[in-house]
Amino acid sequence: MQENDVYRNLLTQKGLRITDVRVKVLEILDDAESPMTVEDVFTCLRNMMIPANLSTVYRTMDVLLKNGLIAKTTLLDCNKSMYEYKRVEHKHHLVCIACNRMISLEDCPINDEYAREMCRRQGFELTGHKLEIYGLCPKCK
Amino acid sequence: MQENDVYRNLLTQKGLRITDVRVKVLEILDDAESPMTVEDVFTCLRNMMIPANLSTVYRTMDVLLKNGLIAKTTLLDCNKSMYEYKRVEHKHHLVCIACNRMISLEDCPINDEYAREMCRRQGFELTGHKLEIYGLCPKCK
DNA sequence: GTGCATGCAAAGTCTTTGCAGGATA
DNA sequence: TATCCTGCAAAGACTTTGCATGCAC
Repeated sequence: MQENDVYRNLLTQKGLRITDVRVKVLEILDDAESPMTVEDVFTCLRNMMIPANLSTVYRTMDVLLKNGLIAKTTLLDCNKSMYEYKRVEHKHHLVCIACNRMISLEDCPINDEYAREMCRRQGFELTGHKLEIYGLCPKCK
Repeated sequence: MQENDVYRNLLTQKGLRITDVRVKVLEILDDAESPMTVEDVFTCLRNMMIPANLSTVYRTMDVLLKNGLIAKTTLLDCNKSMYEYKRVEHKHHLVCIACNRMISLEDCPINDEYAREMCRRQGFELTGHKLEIYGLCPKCK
């Protein structure tokens, strides 16, 4: 149960109660290679014998998101929200325009100076950024 | 009617029929300073005395999008689709995380080499990219 | 005149909410 | 025990679709 403790601690640190659903959702998203939809997580929970209600999953995502434990993304050709475990401040993806497969990118080519300059010009206070690179994945080429 | 001719020509070039709604939607999006929701465009049409049905506006967006005349975006904290006139191949935005105000950016800090390299590693064929910079706008600071 | 575009209404999908019962601290 | 979490069902928001009518070419 060593890994579970990580998620339990995260929840405790944020002043959130520890429940099976929350711990498992964090675990699922942490293990995922790319962002997941609420439906994906819901199905995953079922398979792990933790049959949570769909609305509970939505509420869980909301709580984890508001507490900064996960991140939210939306794809161009898909109106669903996607969530992923928050490892770093921001995250970038490679997205297949045909099948919507997403691959997370580790690198970040955006230097803060550029973002800061854009914000300065418009009087914005910089908080973050998101980059998506689109293409056709090997299967869809 | 000189400007309208631009939109009429665009439609004709794509083999699409010219209708009041299509021409006006292109004009509205072209005049807009930032991406608009379907609802925004719908209201705008009403004000211009071209009372189209909401579903017609959705269908119009779809046709214009599929023919590459407009571009689609989705914001992080808003599940609505946003559309804008397609002036260039890709588009970047400054987004206020509080009020969702969007400002289009002209510059592009992403060099194709970076995007191409990321694609090469994963076997993707590059088609484009999207960058959003998040912050707090002057009114929301 | 033919084929595509539109209006209208209905349905579909994703997400949110109210309330009562149950679990956590 | 008090508070927060969950399940269930209903509603809400955004979007899509079927069909008959109307318009562009």
